[in-house]
This record gives sequence, C-alpha cells and structure tokens, in this order.
Amino acid sequence: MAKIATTVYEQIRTAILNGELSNSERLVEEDLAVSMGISRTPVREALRRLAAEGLVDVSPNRGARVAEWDVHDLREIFDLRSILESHACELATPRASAAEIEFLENICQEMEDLAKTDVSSETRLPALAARNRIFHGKIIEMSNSTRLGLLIETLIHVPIVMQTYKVYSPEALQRSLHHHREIVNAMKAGDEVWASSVMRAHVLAAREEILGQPDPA
Amino acid sequence: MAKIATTVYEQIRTAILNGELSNSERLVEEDLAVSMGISRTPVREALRRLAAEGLVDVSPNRGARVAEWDVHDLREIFDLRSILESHACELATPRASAAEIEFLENICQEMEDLAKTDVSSETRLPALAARNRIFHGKIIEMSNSTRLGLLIETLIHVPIVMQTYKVYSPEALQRSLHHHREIVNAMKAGDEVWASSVMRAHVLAAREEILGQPDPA
DNA sequence: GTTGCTCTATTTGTATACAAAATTTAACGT
DNA sequence: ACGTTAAATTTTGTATACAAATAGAGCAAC
Repeated sequence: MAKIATTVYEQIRTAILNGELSNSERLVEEDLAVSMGISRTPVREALRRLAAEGLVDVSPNRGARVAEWDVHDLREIFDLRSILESHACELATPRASAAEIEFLENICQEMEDLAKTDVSSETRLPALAARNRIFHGKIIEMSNSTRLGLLIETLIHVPIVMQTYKVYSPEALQRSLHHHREIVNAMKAGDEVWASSVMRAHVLAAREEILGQPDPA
Repeated sequence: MAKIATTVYEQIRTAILNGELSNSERLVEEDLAVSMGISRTPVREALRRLAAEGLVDVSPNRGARVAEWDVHDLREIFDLRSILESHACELATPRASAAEIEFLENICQEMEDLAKTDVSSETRLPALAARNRIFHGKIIEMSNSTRLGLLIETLIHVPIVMQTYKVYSPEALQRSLHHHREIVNAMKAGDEVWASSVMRAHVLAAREEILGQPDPA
C-alpha cells in the first residue's frame, strides 16, 4: 500500500459510486485530507484522476464537486455503449475460444439460476449486477482492443450499472438474460454480425428500460 | 495565465505531439521544473493529466515516459475513430443548420484551393491539416454529444504525432477532399446513412494511407 | 426586502522540505 | 574478469508553508 493517492482515489471513488456523496457535493481538499489523516497532496492527485474519468468536475480556483448526470447525459452514454460494446462483440467473435465461450455460458447459467431464486432483492441484485459486469467485461477483454476497453470503462459509471437491475421489471430481466444467451450463441456460431446486433439491441433495450421513451428534442 | 500547471501541460503536450520528445524518453519532474523555472508541483499535475489522456505512461515510483505506439495501436485508434466519427455524422446530419452546412462548404473550398497551389510547400501541409481538424471538429460539435467529442479527442492525439511525418500522396489528398465534399452533400440532403458511411470510409482510407507509410524513425 | 459593496475567512495553487523508493555506482569476493 | 552486494545518488511520493484567488458574511444604500 505504498501509494496513498491511490487509496484515497479508490475511497472517494467508491463513496461517489455508492451515492454517499452525490448531489454535486463540494469536495474540499483539506476536509478530505484531515478526515483521512493525510495531507492535501495525495487528495489533490486523487481528485484530478477522478476528474479525468468524469466522476468529478473541477473548476479553476474553485475546487471539485461530484459530477452530476441528467437524462441527456445518460442517453449519450447508453448510445455510445451500444456502439462500442457491439463493436467489441464483432471483434471478439472470430477470436473466441471454446473455453471462453464456455466461461460466458457459465455466467449465463449463474444469472438464470439467480433470477429463478426467490431471495430478497437485497442479495440477488448485487449478485446479478456483478455477473453482468463480468459478462460484458469478458467480451470486451476478448475483443483484444485495449483502447476500446478504456473508452468503455470511462463511459460506464458503475452507478448506472447498479441502478440498472434495480429498476428492471421481471420481463425486462428475462429479456436481458435471453440477450446474453443469444450473444453467446451467435459467437459460438461465429456470426459476428448477429452477435454485435444482439449486443446493440441489448444495450439499447437497457437504455429504454432506464430512461423511458426517447425524447423528441 | 493563472494556472501554471495548465501552461506546463500544454507545453509538454505540444512537445510530444511535435515529436520533440518521442522515443519513450524519460520525463523527470525536477528537470522539467527547473527548465521552466517553476517547482515540481505543477509539473506533476501536468504529467498526470497527460497520463490520463494516454500521452505518457507513468509507473509507481518510477516516473513518466512519453508513450509509444505500434502499428497495432494505430489500427485500433483508426478503427475506433471510424466508428465514432461516423456516429457523429449520423447525429449531426438531422441537426445541421444551413449556416453550419455553409461553414463546412467553406472549409471544403479553402482546402481545395490550398490543394491546387503548386508544390507541397512547408506552409501548405499545416494549413491543410489545420482545416482538416476544423472540419472534423465541427461535425463532432454539431453532433451535440459532449462525451462523444471527449472520446474522439483522446483518440486523436496519437495520429497527430504520426501526421507530422506523413505526406499525403496527391491521389490520397484528392480522395480525402472528395470525401469531405460528399459528406457535406449527404448532410445537406439530410441522409445520415450516406453521411456516416462516407465518414467511415474516409477515416478507414486515412488509416490505410498512414499505416502503409514506412516507419518514420 | 433587495441590491451592491467591502472585508474577512476559507480554499485553491504553488513552492519548498523531507521521507521512501529506485537507480546507479562502487567495492568486494571469488 | 565477472557477478554479487552494499553504499551513494537520483528521483518519486508526501507533508508542510505560503501566496493568490474565491466565497460568504456583514453592512450600507436604496
């Protein structure tokens, strides 16, 4: 744990992603520093990193606030995700090994089992969200494009992913799981057009589920 | 000129983009600081910003080096640009005003005039490159998607490094200018599929032109 | 009650000082 | 000579000190 700045970065980051700091709250460097028993220097570095990722906004001489997203922002993000993740599918399909396909199928199975269970949403939703992240992350990894992975990572503000399954209706959840299965089937068939099309639909369906109908503006 | 860190950031950035620092040269904080007559603090901030943009690599306790890119990286970048910039065209087309179309047409005209002037002088190439950036930047701006703009911006620097060495062949230049015209025509016709398709072809053609070039060294 | 101003206090930006880590250099043994 | 180890130097990471800028409270004028 040599680097305090990294620790601070992760702490503030998870605090933001858990909503503990939301509502464009002001992030005063010294306050954060004393609350963690360190100096301002690593706090500054952490805040700049978060700013580069878009999680906080910093104005010159005015400090940092946690970023806020409106519906238009979310629409942008899902649009771009639909494009980039479908491209990831396209790249991944001809490269997919049997073991990787099997890995994805196992994730599908786990998510389907979880969906069937009757347990409280308190435990089920995080488990589903975690596997959802693994599923999408694996395909991005399989695309073998580091920059594509980086671009998607900056777009995916995890709070949105967390929110995703909270607002999902049972039907939407079923559709989502079917999409996952269909994506793997398409990859197994070596059909990158099919795979990328389903992924595109998958992300756009999530967008509609969360944002409702497209605004005409 | 309040913020020294920003000045330093821009200086190092242009130095890298002009190739004055290339070859994974080590960037020692104190050296940069004394050479600019300032302290290490703003230098550190500048280097972290550059790292976030992918222009330098930093290792813990080992400092920063200017990033290096191979052919695979460039291929990735152009692939992603082709996707994102064509998407920008798609978004921009239905939003394009008559004034914006005229603006783009003026850029086209200027570039065509520049291309007609004889001899590939030292002044013609930068002038063309500058207008090319304005053309592409305008379309991205017209897409009205700030995040799309940010993603493309981070992808752009690296090709700029290479572009300094690159001299377009006369045929490639002509094709590029025709693409620009065709894009504007498609937008004027309100045909976003046409516009985005030409943009996709435009960027992919540039990719082949650049990657076909022998290593500058 | 509202608007505009000044002055104070808070907060950021930069410089410097010190500690920890890594790289280089030198010494030593075989 | 060679390689290995240990000191010395360099360089990064963090803390602290100070300067510049901003925000906010209080007060005056309307």
